[in-house]
Amino acid sequence: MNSISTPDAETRLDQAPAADHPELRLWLRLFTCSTLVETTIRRRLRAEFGETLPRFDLLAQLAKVPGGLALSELSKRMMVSNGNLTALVERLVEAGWIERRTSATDRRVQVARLTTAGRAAFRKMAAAHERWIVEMTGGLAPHETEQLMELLAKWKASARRAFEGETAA
Amino acid sequence: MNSISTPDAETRLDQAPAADHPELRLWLRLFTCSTLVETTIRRRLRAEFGETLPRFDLLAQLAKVPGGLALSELSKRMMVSNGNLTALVERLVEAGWIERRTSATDRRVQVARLTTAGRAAFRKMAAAHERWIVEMTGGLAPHETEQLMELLAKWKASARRAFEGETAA
DNA sequence: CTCCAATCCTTTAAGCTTCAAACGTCTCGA
DNA sequence: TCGAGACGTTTGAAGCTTAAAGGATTGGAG
Repeated sequence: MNSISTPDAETRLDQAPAADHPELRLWLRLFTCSTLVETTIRRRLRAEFGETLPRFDLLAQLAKVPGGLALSELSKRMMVSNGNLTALVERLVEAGWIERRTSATDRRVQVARLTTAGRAAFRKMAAAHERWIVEMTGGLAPHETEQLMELLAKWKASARRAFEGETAA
Repeated sequence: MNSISTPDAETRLDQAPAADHPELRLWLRLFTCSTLVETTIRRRLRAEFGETLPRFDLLAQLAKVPGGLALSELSKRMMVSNGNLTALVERLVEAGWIERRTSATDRRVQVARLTTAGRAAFRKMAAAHERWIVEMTGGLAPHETEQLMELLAKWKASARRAFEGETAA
């Protein structure tokens, strides 16, 4: 099999002299959570549906917008680069799950939209996906979830400032 | 340039009917934070040091263990697959930043260790890296950081259960 | 001692990802 | 109206990532 085994990114710091900033430890912990959840979802998507996470993510975006989305809009929402989408969309078109058309009003724009088959396939995966997420968040009480939402909102704002300062420059 | 621009994964749900579980929203928010921080670090590492995040991560692991680490141990700590390491290590050896030797006691085992040059290079990057992290966590008060650490610890435990249930099966 | 399962690593194929450069299209002001 | 710049997408090169299969080595059960 040779997949990832018993990972623990925080081992890095937990065993370090602990001279590190609390912020660094916090980031490491967030990163561990994110990787753990993401890897699990990735594996289950593959095992149960033969799908990859990027493909699922793309379908999820389109599922919310019946009329479809321009590729650039899609790349913003998915937080991936434009160049990335070209091949991803290509493969999903081949699979028959989305269709791609040139916009009628702007010939630069490519609009991607779910097909009926794609919508059906997505619905099944989405239900499983939601169960998995709930399962992995099971250890948290509702008020803790609430608290986390707020704290992460602050962090997000702070991180976004740094992020955007980049693109602006 | 064509890089990621003004991303927002949560756009997905913020504009959705909000019929989704709170857990799903929480996961999306965590994922957004993680991506924002990670992408920023990745870009700055590239811009200021011509480095990639996986390479930095590998150096960081080795920097904590003077004697070096077996590749399998390294892959556990970095939470990546074994096959991944082979090429990564290869490139870092070429760069002269690490060295790889066969273990004296077990000829299956390859031990990777920082060179002097590697250690020096890493130190410079690590200092910058820590500054960046502190910058991006700047919006949080110390007691909020503390709170986040605890809540994320719970989540982590819960996610790890799901994750390990997988590998065990 | 002999074999066989477990362990460590590498290889391969397929796919994802980025950045940077190039191409076609559009918009707006001179 | 025509040209400059902005915009949307694609292409290309390099690297990362996984899962799966294969080779080498080890250590333990008979």
